[in-house]
Amino acid sequence: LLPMKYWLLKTEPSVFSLSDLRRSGSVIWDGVRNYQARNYLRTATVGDAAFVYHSNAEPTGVVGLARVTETLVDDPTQFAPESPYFDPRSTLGEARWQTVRLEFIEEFPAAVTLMTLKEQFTPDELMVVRKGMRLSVMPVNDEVAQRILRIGRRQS
DNA sequence: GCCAACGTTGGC
DNA sequence: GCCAACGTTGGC
Repeated sequence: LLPMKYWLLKTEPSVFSLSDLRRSGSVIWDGVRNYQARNYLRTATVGDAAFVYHSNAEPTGVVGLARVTETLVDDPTQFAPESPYFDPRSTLGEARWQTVRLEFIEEFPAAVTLMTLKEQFTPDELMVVRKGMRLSVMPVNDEVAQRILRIGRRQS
């Protein structure tokens, strides 16, 4: 079954990496505290595929693929006072931050680096190569996604 | 570690 | 509702 949509999700590997996802198998993608990113996450569908992108990393880039297995999950960290992602404005009845559950699919033989992405795609084709782009959740169109997959799966 | 480019906050 | 000040992101 083909994924319905593709996403790109940023993470700092020193906080949470694709290896961490592979180890745990499945996680709630917590900590997103930007409304535009959240709004994108709210439109995710079970079966969507997500490129995992390592930011603040060496190298930075897309390192693999995950799958959305659950949607509209209330991010539990918003209720946790000890969490850096705690949001006192959220209540159990009215949660502000929803996210998805992800499961590991694959790690690429080598990262598709930001440099490669910039060589291959214009900012119009792929949002992450836009200068100053800080959004941590972005849609990726199907054709671009297929090209990233081909580059990533190529042995290097 | 620097700093440009953001997003958010809060005084007014 | 404006917008200056501030905090954060993330490439380099």
